Amino acid sequence: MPFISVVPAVRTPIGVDCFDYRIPENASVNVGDLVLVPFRKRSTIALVVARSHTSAFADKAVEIDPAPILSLGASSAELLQATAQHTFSSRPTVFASWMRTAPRRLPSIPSSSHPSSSTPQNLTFFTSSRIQTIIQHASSATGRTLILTPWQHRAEAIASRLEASVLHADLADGAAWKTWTTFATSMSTVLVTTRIGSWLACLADTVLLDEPENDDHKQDELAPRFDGRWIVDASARIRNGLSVIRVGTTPPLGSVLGPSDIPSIELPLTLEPWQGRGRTDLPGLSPAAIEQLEAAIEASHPVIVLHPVRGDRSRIHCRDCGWTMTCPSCSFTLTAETTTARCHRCGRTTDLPIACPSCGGSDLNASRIGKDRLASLVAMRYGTKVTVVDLPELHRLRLTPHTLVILTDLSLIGGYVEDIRRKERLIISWRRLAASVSQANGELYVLGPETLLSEARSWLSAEGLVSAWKQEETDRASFRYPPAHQRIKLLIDGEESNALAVLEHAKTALGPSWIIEGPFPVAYRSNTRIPRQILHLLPPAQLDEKELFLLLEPLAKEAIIDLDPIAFFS
DNA sequence: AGCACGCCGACT
DNA sequence: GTCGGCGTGCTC
Repeated sequence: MPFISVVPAVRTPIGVDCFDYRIPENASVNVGDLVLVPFRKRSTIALVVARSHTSAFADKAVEIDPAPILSLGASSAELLQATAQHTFSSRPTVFASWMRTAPRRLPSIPSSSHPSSSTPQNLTFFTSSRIQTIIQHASSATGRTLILTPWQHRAEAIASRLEASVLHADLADGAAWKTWTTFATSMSTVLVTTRIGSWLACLADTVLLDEPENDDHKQDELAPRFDGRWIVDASARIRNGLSVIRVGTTPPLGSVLGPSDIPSIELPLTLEPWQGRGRTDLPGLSPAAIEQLEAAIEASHPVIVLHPVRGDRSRIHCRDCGWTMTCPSCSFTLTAETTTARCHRCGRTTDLPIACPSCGGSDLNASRIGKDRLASLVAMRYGTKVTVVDLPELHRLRLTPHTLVILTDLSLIGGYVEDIRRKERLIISWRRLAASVSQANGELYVLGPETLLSEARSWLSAEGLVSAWKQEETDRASFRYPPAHQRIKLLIDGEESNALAVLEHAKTALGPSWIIEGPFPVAYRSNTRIPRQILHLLPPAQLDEKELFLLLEPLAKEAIIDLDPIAFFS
C-alpha cells in the first residue's frame, strides 16, 4: 500500500515538516491536493507534498482514503517548501498561515484543469498614475489575475473600481475561505489581496504588484515573517507560466534603472522654508500658506492640510521645567489626545495630568500642535472647506480634482523610521504624495526645514532621484548596509548574555569570513515584554538560499532569523 | 473519588 | 508549536 506525505495546517517547531499516511493503491491523490487527515484527536486540513511506496513512519502511518477537497497544484508544494526555507520556519507553520482557519464543514469544490498562459511577461515599470495602470492591466488580462497591494484600504479601493473580490486579514474566516477557493477554481477572475493572500501567486496567471517599493508588503511582526514581494518572485521562479507586472512610483534603492525608466512627477509646487516665516494664529501654517489656502477657497477648490503630528499635541511637555510625560509601560514619549495620553509604541493610554508632576506648573501645552487641535482651530475659521488630516487619514483619502494640499512639515512624512533608512523612506513617501496630488490635477504647498526643501524638488525628477539614490548607495556601502551588502538580522529574546551565547555559536558555525555585529539591545520594549537583542550577520559573498539555510538552520532554534530585514535595530 | 495544575514527550 | 497523557497534590 502506498503512502502520502502531507503538511498539516498546524504550527510545529522547525524540523517537524511532514506526516505520512497509508492510502489505498488506487486512491486518486496527487501532490498539491488539499485533503483532510486525522491528526491527534481531530482532523486537519493538509497539503499533499509527496507520494511514495515506502515511509520511515510505516509503523505509525494511519490508513485513510482521502477525498481531495481541491487541487492547488504541484507548484504550491514547491512554494511552501521555498517559503519555509526562506523564513526559517517549518512547512506546517507556513501552511497554517496560508489556511488561517478553515471552516468546520468543508464543501467539496470541483477542481478544474487549468491551462497556463504560453507567453509569460516579466515587467517592471514606474509611473505616477499607478492605480490607473494597474486597473488597465487587470481589465485586459485573461485567466486568473491576482493584484497584490500593501494596504487593506487600497485593496478595497482597487477592488471596488474593478468590481473584483478582496482578500485581507479583516475578512471573516468563512468569507476568506470562500474568496480564495473561488479564485483558485475559476478560469477567469480578478482577486485583490494584501500580503495575506500573496501565496495565491502560485495559482495565478498574472500577478500585478502595486508599489514594489513599499515595505508594508512585508509581515515584520509575527512568525513566519514573510514578504509578499518575495513570494511573488519565488512563485515566478517555480511556475514559468506566471506573468508578473510590477507597478510602482519610485524604483527601490538598489534597482538597476536608467532615468528614462523613472517618471518625473510634475505639478504646481510651492516650497517654503520655515526660516523667517511669520507667525499666524493657525500654528503650523505660515502667512503665505494661509494666503494660498484662502485663494483656493475663493476659487472653490478643496483644501487639505496634511499635518503629520497625531493627536492633540505632539508631546506632553511642561513649559516651565521641561518635563516630558513618558509611557509608564515602555518609556516612549506620549501623545496627547483630548482627555487621554496615548503611547504610539505599545498602545497604552493614561489620564492626562492637569499639572506638571515635576514642578507643579500648569502649562503643559508647550509642544507642537497636533492634528486634532489644528483641525478644530481650522474648523472654527473655515468650517468644512478645509480638511486637516494626518498621514494614515491621507492614505485613506481619494483626492478630488484640483485639491490644494498643504503639508506643514516635509520631514515628518516618512513615518517612524530608524536613521539608516530615513531619507530613503522620506523620498518614497514624498514622491507618492506628489504623484497622487499630480493625478488629481491638484496643487502642493510644502513647509519644512530649508535643508530638506532645497532637495525636495529634485527628488521628483528622474535625474534628481537617480543622483539621490547614488548618494544613498555610496553611504550604505561605506557602512556595509543593504543594498550594498547583505545583512541578516538575528533576534534573540532575553538579556545580553543570551545574545553573547548565540554570537559564539554563530562564530563557530560560520567561520572567520563572516562579519558579525552586535549584540544591540532593542531600544523600546514595553514592561510586559522581555528584553530582546539583535545580531547582524554579514556573509562574505552573496549565497543562495540553500547554502544560507544549511549554514543558519542550527541558529534558528535560538534566534529568529530574518534574511531581508526592513528595520535593523527593532 | 474528583479535580486542578504542571511537566514532558509525541504528533504520521 | 501545541496537545494530551499522566503524575502530584489538594479538596470534598
